[in-house]
Amino acid sequence: MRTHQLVLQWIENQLSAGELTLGGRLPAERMLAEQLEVSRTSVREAIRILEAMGVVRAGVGSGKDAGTVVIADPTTALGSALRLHVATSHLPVADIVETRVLLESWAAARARTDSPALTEAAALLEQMDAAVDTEEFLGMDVRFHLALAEAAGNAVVSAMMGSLREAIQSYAGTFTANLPDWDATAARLRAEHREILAAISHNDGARAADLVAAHIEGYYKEAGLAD
Amino acid sequence: MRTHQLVLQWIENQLSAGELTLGGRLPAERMLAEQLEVSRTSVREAIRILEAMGVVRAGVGSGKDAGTVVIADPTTALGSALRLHVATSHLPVADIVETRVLLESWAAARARTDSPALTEAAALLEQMDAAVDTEEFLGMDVRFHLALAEAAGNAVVSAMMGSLREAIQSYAGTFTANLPDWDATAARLRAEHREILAAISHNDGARAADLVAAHIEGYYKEAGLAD
DNA sequence: TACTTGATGTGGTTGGACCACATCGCCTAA
DNA sequence: TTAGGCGATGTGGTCCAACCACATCAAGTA
Repeated sequence: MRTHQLVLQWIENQLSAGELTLGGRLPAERMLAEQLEVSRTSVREAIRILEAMGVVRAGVGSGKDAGTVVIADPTTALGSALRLHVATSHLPVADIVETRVLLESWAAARARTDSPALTEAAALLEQMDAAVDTEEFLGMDVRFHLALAEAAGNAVVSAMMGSLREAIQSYAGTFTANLPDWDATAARLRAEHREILAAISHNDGARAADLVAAHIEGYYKEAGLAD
Repeated sequence: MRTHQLVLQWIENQLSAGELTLGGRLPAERMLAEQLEVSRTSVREAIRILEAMGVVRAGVGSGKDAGTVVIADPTTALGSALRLHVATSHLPVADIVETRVLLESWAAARARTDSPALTEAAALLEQMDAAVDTEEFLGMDVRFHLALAEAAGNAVVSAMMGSLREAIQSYAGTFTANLPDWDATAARLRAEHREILAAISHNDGARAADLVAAHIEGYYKEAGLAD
């Protein structure tokens, strides 16, 4: 067992036991090192991993944002992992897209009408009508789809959805560049978003799922993603 | 930009550019530090993260297993991340199980009959008949379900499946302890496995998906998982 | 030829030092 | 008394130099 893993295990135990909770603070690196009788380097390596996993956030200085505090951001962890493995060509982009369709259509079929996330999605729809900048539109599109996923009420699916999106975000520019007519595409996307929301509102989960699948697959097909 | 992130970025670029490929070796830590004009500490922090992400494996000594080599193990990365967030109570176990049902039934519906993974699954079925030890049975059960997922031919889904399994592995003992009659349960699981494989062989994807969903949900329900 | 033994190179770990930063509280001057 | 400044304190961020354990390889030796 390497030293930093010992530190990792100690922290994970603290989390499991509820002695470290969301928003809580880890002991200062120097204190933790002394307490566990390891070097500060090893403590830092463990914290670096937890940071990459979206479990903690390290901040310098004093007071409010200082110290190493516990957060809960599973999305970045999964996103970074997926992105790195896409970089090694071990995870095909087509598989990412396929998985996204799978998760998102499931979420659409299962979305609860009374979910606050759904209200947020509807609000985003209005904002997207006013958006003129392509990048601004895409940013809201991301949030719209994430809100849709959240409406299903499954935290794991939401996190995975977000991470899939993040993993191929660097390709977004390439995709839009391949589109023959962005304005036309944007108009179509808006219309499809409305249809999806309408289907969910009418409790027609099956139709919502089909619409979402067609929505996503249609976009990537138009953008020329080889599959 | 923190120093270790610079190192991380450099390595990720090397991966994307194909200058570092699977099985390839990173420069030695001291060399890399000198080359990028950073301290060895920062290089090590970056490598620690990549290691946690399942992108590299570090080995001491000389020769074959020595040095830091590029691997491709997305499962452990996702698994660790999920496990940690389960520890913080931010990801409910019920959501993990639900996601597993979702992914695995999709995979069953989409499994290709000619997949080598399916052959492996069939072979595991035979071995499970001979297994007497509970732990041994469970180990093969994990591999059976992973083989099923691989038969669908989507690397992302396979990785996620494996990670979900890993994230709740520590609960496996609790689940089996809750079962009233392990032998009866094991017999049922074996029979259900056979049905699932049969459905796939007959190209009845829809039935296979239903069977898988009932198989998993039935097990956790019997084991008393609150949902 | 077979075996020992040292050289070499790898990651693993440690302690100490210094920096940048943000806050808190004392002290000074108005 | 009050307002401002300014140093003390504690945080993570970075770097350096040294040493360890380990695995291999090559030279030397019996």
